[in-house]
Amino acid sequence: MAKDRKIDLVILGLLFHEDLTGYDIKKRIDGAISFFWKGSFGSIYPALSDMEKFGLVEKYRAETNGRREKILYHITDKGIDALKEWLNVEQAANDLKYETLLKLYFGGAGDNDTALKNIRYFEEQVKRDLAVLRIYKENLEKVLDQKDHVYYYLTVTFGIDTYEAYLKWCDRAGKILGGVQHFGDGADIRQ
Amino acid sequence: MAKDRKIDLVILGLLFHEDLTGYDIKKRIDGAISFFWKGSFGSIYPALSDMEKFGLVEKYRAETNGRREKILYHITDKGIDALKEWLNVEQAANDLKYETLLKLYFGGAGDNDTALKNIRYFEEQVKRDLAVLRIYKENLEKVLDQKDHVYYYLTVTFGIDTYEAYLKWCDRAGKILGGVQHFGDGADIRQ
DNA sequence: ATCAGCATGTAAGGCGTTACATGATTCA
DNA sequence: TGAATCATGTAACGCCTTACATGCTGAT
Repeated sequence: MAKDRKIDLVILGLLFHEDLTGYDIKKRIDGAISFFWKGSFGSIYPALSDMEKFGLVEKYRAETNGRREKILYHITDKGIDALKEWLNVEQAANDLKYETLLKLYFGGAGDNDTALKNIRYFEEQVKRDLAVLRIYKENLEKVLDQKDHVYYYLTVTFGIDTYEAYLKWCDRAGKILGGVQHFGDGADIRQ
Repeated sequence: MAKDRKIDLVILGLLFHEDLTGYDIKKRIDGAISFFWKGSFGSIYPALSDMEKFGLVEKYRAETNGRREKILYHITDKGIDALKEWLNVEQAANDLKYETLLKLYFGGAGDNDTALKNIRYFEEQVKRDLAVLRIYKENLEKVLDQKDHVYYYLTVTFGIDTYEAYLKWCDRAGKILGGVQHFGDGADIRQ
């Protein structure tokens, strides 16, 4: 398996539960996973191909009842071992790139309204995403008796908790920047 | 300027305030910015070189009082325009890769203790980072009368607010997964 | 004397995205 | 009939990291 290609682990994790096509994998990634990891066809298909060569997955053609042929992938024992080995490594790269914060940090190069506008835009995005996450949460709460669903539930609540924190921050940030604009000088914004 | 190379904007943002060497830029990025953006020498030096060709920055040699020569970069008017143009684009790519959540999502492939251990490792990291952010915050509160410091302050409070949300989540997640004895001591989330 | 930090770069290579290319099926 | 979705890939290219290469300066 490629040394640092995390998409491999995403695929193995998904295949651990069921056999899937490359297209299916893309759809799964675009669901709840997309809040903390992304993947494109251009990375999925080559990864599947490489992993087959390494013996981590096996491919087979689905029964075609007159329909178009699909290529399904199945995780091998070696693939399961690789997945578990990864889970057992404590080290995890949480790599965050917030362009919104970058723009805010350098906000002094523009005017106050621009910074406010960028926060509002971020806030709208977060609200939309939060609504989706809440629907995921509601659906998962109905099926929490199944073991894996607890893990899914926890990732969704992570998203909800952090997004709610984002919204509170947006509110306060908006007031602080609004205040600066209103009162001109450095009003005391200490908490 | 390269189409999607965000390091260019980080550099322009930093140069907007003062002339810096490539080495200085790296140090700045490794400070408060590193919580939401990263950069290596291998990306900084080529970016400076390219931007000079495009006329966004100008380089000059610092006065050498017998010391080793430094190459300082200065932002041009064209560079300032590029920076402002970027600030005025609402669209911002917030690209998050949480390997911790990926491991948790696929936790069903391992055992419960592994998932708990991974959350605990994440928690320790967050606590360390949070301590650093709180120091930044305290220092910024002393100098909030300067315009730019409000922007720095807001990015730091963003980090603190979300990290505090992370810790609360870690606590609840630990309890749900059954690690009460390990997580019961309570995260430090004083406000 | 040696080690950490200052300082500037290059090279190799990996990872990933976007766009392209193709074609079947399903539904309005 | 046309659009959306299903389905599988390849190609070009860009961004970035890691490691390498080099050498000075200041402190202990």
